[in-house]
Amino acid sequence: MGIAEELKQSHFQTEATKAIVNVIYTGNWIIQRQQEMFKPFGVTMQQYNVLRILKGQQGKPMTVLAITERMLDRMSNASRLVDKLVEKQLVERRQCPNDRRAVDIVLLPAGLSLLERMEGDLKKLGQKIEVMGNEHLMQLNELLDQFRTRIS
Amino acid sequence: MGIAEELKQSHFQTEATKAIVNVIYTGNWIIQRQQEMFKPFGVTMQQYNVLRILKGQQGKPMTVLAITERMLDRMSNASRLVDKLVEKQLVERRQCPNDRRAVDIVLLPAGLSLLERMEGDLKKLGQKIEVMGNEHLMQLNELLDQFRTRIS
DNA sequence: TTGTAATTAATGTAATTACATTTAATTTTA
DNA sequence: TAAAATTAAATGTAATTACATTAATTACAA
Repeated sequence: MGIAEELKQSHFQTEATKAIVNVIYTGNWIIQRQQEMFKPFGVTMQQYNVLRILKGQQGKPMTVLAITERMLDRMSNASRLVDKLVEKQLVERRQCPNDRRAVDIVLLPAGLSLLERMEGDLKKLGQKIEVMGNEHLMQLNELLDQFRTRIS
Repeated sequence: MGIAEELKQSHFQTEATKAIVNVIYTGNWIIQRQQEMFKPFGVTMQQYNVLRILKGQQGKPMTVLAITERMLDRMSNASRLVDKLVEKQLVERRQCPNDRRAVDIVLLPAGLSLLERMEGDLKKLGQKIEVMGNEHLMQLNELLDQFRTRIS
């Protein structure tokens, strides 16, 4: 279904405004699919993202600031996300040796194992989109990058 | 800047996962630009959207449910958004004549005039993207529609 | 050195969101 | 018709987000 029918809107003034609305709507849309998927695992999407970022470091600790720079949504306070993950014993806070202002966060084995358990479901989601074909996906990525570049 | 550099990530497993991340990131990204733009006018993006939906009805009232169906983010409780807009005297609640459960919402002249004052800034945002070219924008819209269709 | 600025993370808070429940009215159906 | 089911909107609440501020440490400049 096209974005116009989805929003029961007859038309858009320009293709550009349609694109803006479409990007926002599709973003919200996929976020909600992901949230649903994450729910049974007891983590929110933001919390999952912090875990995934930490996994990307292959066991090396990261400061809260470094995590923030890699987050999809930078407004959502890495410090408090880490709180939640510490509560769930998925990560650990450590004193950063070379800078006492900073705090190192490390992924615990429980966190890694949770990520692995989630991987299956996430792969399924990815596979559904792969049907679009690699060429189309590359085009989409290219156009989204352009979209941001034009505005900033 | 491509999505990988933006997130300081060296690579993505597949083009599909990259696309998922890119859609979410670009959605958040444009939302933040819009929020900034809306701030001087004293309304949030969600509140603005309700106003815009009402304007689309050309003066005709709409029930809260009808508004919800057209919202970009359906989770954000049209009832409370309307509360805020009533407080700001931009819209009015009315008893719906044919169904006393429903509540009609009408755009007040103050609401319409606010929309008109915002239009200039929004047009500027649209124009920046128009530089991409209509063909590319149509492609982007087409690909985003496909993206949603594949998953649902 | 010493005072000032900048950086890092945490915290306070008001507003918003997510989700469940409630209330009132309408529709269905037995 | 009367009872049950459904629908529309509002409300309660816990969690999250947005935004500002604070506290501690480090960097820098006079």
